[in-house]
Amino acid sequence: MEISERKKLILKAAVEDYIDTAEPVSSKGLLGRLKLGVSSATVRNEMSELEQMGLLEQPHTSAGRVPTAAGYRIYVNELMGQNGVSQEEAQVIAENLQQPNDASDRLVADASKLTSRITALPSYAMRAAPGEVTVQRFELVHIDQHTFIIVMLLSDKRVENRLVTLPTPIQQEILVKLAALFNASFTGKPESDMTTALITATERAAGDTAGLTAVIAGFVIEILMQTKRTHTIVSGASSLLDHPEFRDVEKAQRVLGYLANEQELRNLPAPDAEGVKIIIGPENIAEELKDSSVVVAKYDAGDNMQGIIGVVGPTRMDYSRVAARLSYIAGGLARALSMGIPIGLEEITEGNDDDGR
Amino acid sequence: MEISERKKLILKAAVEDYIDTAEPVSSKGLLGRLKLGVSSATVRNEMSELEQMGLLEQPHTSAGRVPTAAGYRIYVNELMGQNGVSQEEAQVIAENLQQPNDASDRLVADASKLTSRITALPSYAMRAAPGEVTVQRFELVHIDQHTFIIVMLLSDKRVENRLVTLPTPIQQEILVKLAALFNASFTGKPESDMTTALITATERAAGDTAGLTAVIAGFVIEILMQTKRTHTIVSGASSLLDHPEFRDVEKAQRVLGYLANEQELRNLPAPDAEGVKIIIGPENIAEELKDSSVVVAKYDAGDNMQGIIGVVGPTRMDYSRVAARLSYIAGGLARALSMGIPIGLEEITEGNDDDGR
DNA sequence: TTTTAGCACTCTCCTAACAAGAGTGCTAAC
DNA sequence: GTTAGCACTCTTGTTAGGAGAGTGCTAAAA
Repeated sequence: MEISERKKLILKAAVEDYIDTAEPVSSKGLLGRLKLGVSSATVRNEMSELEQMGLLEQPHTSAGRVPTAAGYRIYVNELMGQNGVSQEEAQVIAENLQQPNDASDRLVADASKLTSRITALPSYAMRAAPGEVTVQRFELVHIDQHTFIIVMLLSDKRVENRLVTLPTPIQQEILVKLAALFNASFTGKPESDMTTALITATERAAGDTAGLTAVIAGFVIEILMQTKRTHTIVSGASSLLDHPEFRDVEKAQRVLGYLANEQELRNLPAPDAEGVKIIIGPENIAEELKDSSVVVAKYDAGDNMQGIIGVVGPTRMDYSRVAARLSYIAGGLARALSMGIPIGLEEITEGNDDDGR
Repeated sequence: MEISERKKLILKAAVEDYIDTAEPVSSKGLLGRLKLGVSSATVRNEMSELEQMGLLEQPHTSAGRVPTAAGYRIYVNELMGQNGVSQEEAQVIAENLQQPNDASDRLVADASKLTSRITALPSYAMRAAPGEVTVQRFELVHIDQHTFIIVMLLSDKRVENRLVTLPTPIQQEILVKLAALFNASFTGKPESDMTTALITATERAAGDTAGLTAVIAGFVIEILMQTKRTHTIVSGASSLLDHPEFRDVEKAQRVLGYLANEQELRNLPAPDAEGVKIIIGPENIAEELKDSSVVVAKYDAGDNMQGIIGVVGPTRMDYSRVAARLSYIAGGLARALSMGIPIGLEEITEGNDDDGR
């Protein structure tokens, strides 16, 4: 069905008015926002037709009208303007994300917190399940007779470590030898390939009878397993209560309960490409989110460092604003993650790369 | 003022009834719980006196009575029984905390989650501000021409690392040299001692003109600064809404807002000794918690690894239950943190230590 | 054909009034 | 010191009525 230009204007105005006020919008109330030279009766007729088309609805007969999910969908797809990010906001985002040389997990957590703060909505972030993480490099750092550190550089550029204390004394030489052997036999192999056979073979090669090889291999496998566990972060959950649609505790509880469940969160849809995905109310598969909306962006920093960051909020949400901020933050996060450039490097790189900034 | 034995029994029964039902308790309702052979009128008289003593109060003239903060305090100090931890709960706690060789931050986070789940209350945990963290050991792991890893063993037994990528090529030999120099000049020194003078001295000793020393020193200082930032974790905030006293969104918002603020959380009192500290309603300094209670336990795993773990909930809270669980979890956490014993070590240590278990 | 003015109609929201119910406080008897 | 009995108080839920906001429809105007 075709929607006339005027209907579009009215729908747009209705959605935006509702976003601002959280109150059903009346035909008269829209007159101020619309600059059409028509009366409220005309607007009323148009709204009535928009209702028949399923884009607006009335909470009850004699109330104003409220956008339906379909109405929001058309607004999001066709009517909403591109919202930019203000100078000040860009500043805040830059300050929060451009702490270089922070551990990547912390950066993602910070980005999530920041998103929540800027959008005033609960935010979630998770690293994409890495295809298959392998070890790129091993190192064993000898500390003392009983203690050493396992350091592993993973294929997604994360560095993992464990401090190990053993009751039996360990010579530095055997650690050096073992590290070399591990680098030879385990690098590039996924956790599933680290079979007992491989471990005992390595053990034999090391001439190790005390089982040290097996112990370290155990650690390695465990660390790799842990990295598989896609870690999910939720920030600012309580900001949900600031929005009038969640004054109803039952409703808030449903959504907050959903957010507290990592398992569930992982089932949320992700944007296919670089863009931002918007899921409006009943479009959500999860029952708990049927009257909430989700806006989610993808970040991709190469080297397998990718993931999603999103917010959950009422269907009455300033989609344009939220989407713009989310996409901006996702971009900043990707940049922060991919640059390994440390503090004070400017002095060194001076004259090396000339894109300034 | 002296409280008669019977008054104590009645106060105890009243508190426990209120904890169970969340409803003001009536004189008649207590008859079932009390096995005294007296009538409701007698109980009524006693309750009236307990009210005059400020231990009970009436929401309004013709309602039952509710314990006051002072009433809870006496209950907590004198009347409440020692609550144990059930077999099954001990099992769950053990399973969740005895994943050895997990990174310590993750262990604390898991303990907080677990606490929230078991108490059905929001839980927070934080590492105590370490007196002054110093570096115990440096290592620089050469990866390729442009990349290396900084590994630092800190005085509180945490291991920190950073992956560094530089545009200028780096020889392995210079890294080895630098690591030795760093170990010589920086170990045991707090971040505040790492002055420019020290750094340039080291730089000169290394014969380093490219400023690599300064770059690494920059990282080291930043990592030490970050470790100072006592990290706070809050889990299960939304479970607050499950309790009837927080059906009032305003009230829930206040407490949740408080919990979301790391700064504030750090001002919460901590238990002096190993025990559990209970802060009841108005005893809280923070305005937002004036009608909530806090139960908090300390964990101490030696080597500067200590901190607190607590819950926040309604003043009507099963203090005995919560305190028992909290103290049990804190103990388990301390044990998990202090043992560096890895998986599968039993085979090696066999016959080495004989405390069985 | 489209727009507009006018007006009846509907529904919510607020308030007041009222009855029912729960629990106490007090008094007088045990 | 304890108890039965009863009046009193306060909450809670229900009902009724009036005000207000906004629509839907009709008939006239553009």
